[in-house]
Amino acid sequence: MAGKISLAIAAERSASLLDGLVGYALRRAHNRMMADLAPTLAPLELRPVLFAMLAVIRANPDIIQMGLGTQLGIQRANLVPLINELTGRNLITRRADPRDRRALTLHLTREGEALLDQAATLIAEHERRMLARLSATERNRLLELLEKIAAE
Amino acid sequence: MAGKISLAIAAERSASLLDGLVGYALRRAHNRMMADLAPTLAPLELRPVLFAMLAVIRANPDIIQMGLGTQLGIQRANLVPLINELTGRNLITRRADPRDRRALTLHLTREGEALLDQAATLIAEHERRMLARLSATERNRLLELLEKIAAE
DNA sequence: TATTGTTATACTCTATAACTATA
DNA sequence: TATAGTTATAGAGTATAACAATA
Repeated sequence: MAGKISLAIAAERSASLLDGLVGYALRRAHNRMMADLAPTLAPLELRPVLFAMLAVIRANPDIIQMGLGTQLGIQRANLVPLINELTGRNLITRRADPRDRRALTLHLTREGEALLDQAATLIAEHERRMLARLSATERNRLLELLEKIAAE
Repeated sequence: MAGKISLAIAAERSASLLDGLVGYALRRAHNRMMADLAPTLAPLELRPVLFAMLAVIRANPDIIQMGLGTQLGIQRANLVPLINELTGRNLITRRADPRDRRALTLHLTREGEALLDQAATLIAEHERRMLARLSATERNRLLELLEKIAAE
């Protein structure tokens, strides 16, 4: 039997304490998605975090840096070089907030809009690839279950 | 209505391109689990990766470093200091592999066994906490769906 | 007093290249 | 030639503290 032969040849992997853990399954699924996402966005010279920033900025006109950081779980100190990267590439602009002179509002440029649209297309294909084994129903079910975990 | 008031007060968060993405939901769920896992293991002075290593070593007697690295997705170069950490704390031992003198087999010490058992108890509680919103059926369903993504 | 953006800094994780000893 | 373990090193990502300007 082929099964027996490959079992003997393959590095045997016994069940461990990790096998029943949702946290471990989550880590492996997340790793596999991320391993495909980075190369997916590479042609646009975008990293996943930059895509996420562009998506949130477009969806939230006049959002300030603190708000962006809060939504994405990025601390304001770590956000600064990322914002600089996007402004340096003319993908977003910063404007003084007229109602709070400490704050800067963020906006996509036309180039930012165009790049985000391209990225969205690539990511849609990426999700189709990675979730090919799941039906549309399973995909929605998975989203619901993950939201239950992620919810505060 | 309370809903309307809190909607006005809360930082408004509009739906973005991220909202329908399984990859993004995966990231948030993973982050939330990890944020709880590290403090869970801290009393034992164990990080998640060290727990995973102990679990795999116990489940796979005579496993060598390369095999451990492959199973956990850790490159052999990065595994070295982790192995040193566990041996330095007398949680595992290294033995020359009689069939391949390049390789070192890994084994739990009694202290390693005992610590792994304690960690397993803490992690079981951690999973119960984080998955409180899910029924047993949902939890199993989630595991299945995640495996479909993580599978090669 | 508290908050926004900023700088500096440190620590963890991860990735690559090169070495040694064995196979 | 290829592989197991090791060393050195560089790049991300993430965390904290402190400062100036403003609230």
